[in-house]
Amino acid sequence: MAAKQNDETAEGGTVGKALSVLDQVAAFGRPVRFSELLERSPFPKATLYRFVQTLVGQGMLAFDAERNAYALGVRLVRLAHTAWQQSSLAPVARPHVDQLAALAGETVHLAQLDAAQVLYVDKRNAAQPIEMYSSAGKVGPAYCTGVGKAMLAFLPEAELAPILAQQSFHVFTPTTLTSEAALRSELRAIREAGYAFDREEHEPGIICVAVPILNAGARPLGAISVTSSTARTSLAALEALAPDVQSAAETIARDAEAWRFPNEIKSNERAGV
Amino acid sequence: MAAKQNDETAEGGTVGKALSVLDQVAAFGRPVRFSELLERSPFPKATLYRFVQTLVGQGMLAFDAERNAYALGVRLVRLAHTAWQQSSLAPVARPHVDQLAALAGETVHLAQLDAAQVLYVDKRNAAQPIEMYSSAGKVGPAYCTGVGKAMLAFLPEAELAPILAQQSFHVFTPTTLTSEAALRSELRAIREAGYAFDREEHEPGIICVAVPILNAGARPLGAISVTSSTARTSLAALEALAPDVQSAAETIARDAEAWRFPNEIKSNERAGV
DNA sequence: AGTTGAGTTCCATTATTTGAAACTCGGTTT
DNA sequence: AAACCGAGTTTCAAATAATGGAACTCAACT
Repeated sequence: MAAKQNDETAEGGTVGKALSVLDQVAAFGRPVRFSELLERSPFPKATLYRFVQTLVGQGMLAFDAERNAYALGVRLVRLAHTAWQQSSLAPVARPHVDQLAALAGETVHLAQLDAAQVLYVDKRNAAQPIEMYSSAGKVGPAYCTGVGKAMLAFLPEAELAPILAQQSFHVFTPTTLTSEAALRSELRAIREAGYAFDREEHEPGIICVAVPILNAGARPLGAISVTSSTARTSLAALEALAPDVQSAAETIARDAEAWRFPNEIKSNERAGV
Repeated sequence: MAAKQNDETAEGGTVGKALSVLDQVAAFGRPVRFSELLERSPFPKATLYRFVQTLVGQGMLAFDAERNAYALGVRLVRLAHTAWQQSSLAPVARPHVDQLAALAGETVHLAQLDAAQVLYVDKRNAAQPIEMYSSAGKVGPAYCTGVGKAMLAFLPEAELAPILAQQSFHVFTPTTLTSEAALRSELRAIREAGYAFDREEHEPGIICVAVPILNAGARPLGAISVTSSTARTSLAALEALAPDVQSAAETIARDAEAWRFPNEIKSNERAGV
């Protein structure tokens, strides 16, 4: 129950600074030269240099000698494989995601909340062979996506408030919600209905129904959605799928609970309230 | 061309030590208690504690309060998404992997070398909807897999030697190569033929043909393979597919080269001034 | 030969990390 | 009820690692 709040999310520690370099490299999205990194870095040359050396030595960055540029290292891919398996719903949810995709004949997304953003952890496109890693790992805004709103709607106020404060409310389309107040009233409606829509709020022409995946304590673990386009279908037609999405979400939640205990703290269960 | 060799792969730096904790958590493959970590850790309690705190603060580890256990954090999934895109062949290779899978009607693997191991970065199963993340990120031994041997065969001696020294030569099946000498002679044959077989060397009943993906300088960037089982086909039948695998590998190599330059150091007129 | 700039190393200073020990806080034992 | 226990947390002086200004290397240009 430690009420411990480590605010210094990135300060003070050498480790944090080094990791921030990783983010920087990631931000470029391509192999990057030392000097390019240096320009945008708060660190002096020698310091940045040592960080980069360390990270390369650690396999977190890869140095391409031909181009002499740095890219994210494969150790990350390896770690992420484990991370994805152990701290995401995806492995548990897969069969249900498959089933829902087949049933709906539309794209299905599985997402979780990462800080104030939506992190897509799986995706299934009924039509064509998948394209997974390309979307697993992607992040999106929470305030204007179906899955994002579905999760926010079921978050306790104490956690919701700081997250809402971090939303950009950038206007992507005419229907994007542009204020915390508007979003809050939308969340109320979602809580009531049990499912959320994306009414072309993020991308024009793209609509979806999303349902939160709630654990036994009604805490949102993630969300699942069926996405389509206005060209192919309507919100009303998607709404008809809501019960299917909900039943998928419930099954996933059940499986997720079941999954937690087998390979778990086998020793005594503390009184745990 | 810095001849710099940072041998101290994990020593001395705080960053390295902290990252080693990440690996430890990953090794458990499940959420882990502080005390479990401590038992197997070379660090004293207070030190480990601070590492874990730092990593949680950084989003590299996630703390599950209910279970009070630590798991790998989602920041890794995010970073890995970028890593996969920017430092793996997978995005470039995808269409060709698809095509080869369809043509062969068998499972296709795309792998790269990560230190002395094989890292699978993509997989396509012609028959049924894929199961990708489950394999992207997986690692395997280099000395007894088709893709591994295909890559090793085209590595310059200077790089090959240290890698061979790190192979375990663990005996998985009766056909597993069990010595560096045996492997070296196999590699010679592969270099000559241009493709490698896996003759049930890693798993009984599993066979494959693999071809390295070579860049302009004949350096192996990765390898691609068609895998099947002895129940379904034979090595001879797989060998017949070798030309197709080779042409896929060549196309991928060509695309990879082309890909490198577009979104690259566009300001190479820096000298021009 | 001379200049430039990316990349690398040096090293005295400074700040962080270290870890033994003490403490906290539920729960358990006597 | 008091004492105990052990997982988890905090403290603080000593030890260690990080810092960054400046000097250096080396190749490509002028």
